[in-house]
Amino acid sequence: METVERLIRSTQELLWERGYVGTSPKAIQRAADAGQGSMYHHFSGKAQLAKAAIARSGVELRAAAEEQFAGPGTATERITRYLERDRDVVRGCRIGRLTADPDVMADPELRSPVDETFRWLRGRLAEVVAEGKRAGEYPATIDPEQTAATIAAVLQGGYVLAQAADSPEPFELAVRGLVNLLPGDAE
Amino acid sequence: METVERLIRSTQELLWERGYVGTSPKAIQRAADAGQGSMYHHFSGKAQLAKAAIARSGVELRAAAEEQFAGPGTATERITRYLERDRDVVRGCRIGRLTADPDVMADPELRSPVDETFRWLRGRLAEVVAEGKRAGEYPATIDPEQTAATIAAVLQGGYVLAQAADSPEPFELAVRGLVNLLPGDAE
DNA sequence: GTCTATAGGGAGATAGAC
DNA sequence: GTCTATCTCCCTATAGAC
Repeated sequence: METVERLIRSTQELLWERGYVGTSPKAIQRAADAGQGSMYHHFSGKAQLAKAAIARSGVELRAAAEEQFAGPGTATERITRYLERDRDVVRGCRIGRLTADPDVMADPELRSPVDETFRWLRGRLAEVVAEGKRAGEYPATIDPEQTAATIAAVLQGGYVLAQAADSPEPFELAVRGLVNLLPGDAE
Repeated sequence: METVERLIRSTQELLWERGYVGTSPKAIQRAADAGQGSMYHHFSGKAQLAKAAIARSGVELRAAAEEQFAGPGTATERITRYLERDRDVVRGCRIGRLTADPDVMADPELRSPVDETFRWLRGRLAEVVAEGKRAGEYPATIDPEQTAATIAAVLQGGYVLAQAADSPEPFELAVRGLVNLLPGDAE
């Protein structure tokens, strides 16, 4: 793999594990097996490298989610598949954790891929919910944008609870609780 | 206010804003208007001070939540009051944000107050839901522990989405979406 | 209790050789 | 493209005076 690619992927991993403030250029170089000069040749510094890594993670998150949204089945079935997808729960969300990083939130260049990713996710979930309404699966009292935000929040909050407990259990409880509240639940 | 108290409160604030990794002893001293020697006289170091601050925040979070849980009304009414309570949404959750801090999660002394706080919250919410079941407000298909995890997750996830958007809107959408899904919704 | 001095180490980046 | 040397500043803590 080329150096640039190794640098970006290593930064994605470190950002996931330790966040922006907790990740040093030196640590990135070590993980990417690249020298100081090499890193600064390809990127202007930590911020630009982080921007590339965050953008990449955002693209990957969308692609992974779209796999479930675009599949067959009712709205609840597709949402449930998304929620119950295999996840490395105790590692948390690569994008969501950046929300706790003040240096990321303060820099528009770093924040916008985070913002965009969640905007897309909520929008896409709202479409699925709206399809469920049109199909008569959900009553008219269901608001797509509200419900979409609720679903995305259960995921992100489930990660938080799981990390606090150092166990996937709270995440799984939260997801099952939500699925159980959704109209048209299969069980 | 005494020095010890100022140190703890300043640490609580900084931990909330910048997390553990992003908070330096020097910043704490500045915020608390205390000298280097003063801080190290009262605390062995950053970790011990953080422990006191996190424990304090946990106690405060419980007390604030209990105000809504112990109030009058049906389960959904009390849960809704808790969810819709006035919050500094875009600042996020003081406890939840620590979940993204690897140095906090790695140290049992720092992690346990975080873990304990969320365990208490889920347990307390489960009690309220169970009361709702006994009162006939919720059907037998509702699982108290699952539903409690869902409610706590919507809050924590709502904070994440709000911080990403730099607006309380996603939080409010997520909360309204959840309330709308709960049985016995007043509206 | 609080102050100042000091210290080893890492963060983040620049410069110029190869 | 990559390497090594160098630089400034801050992190976290210790030591000992007052």
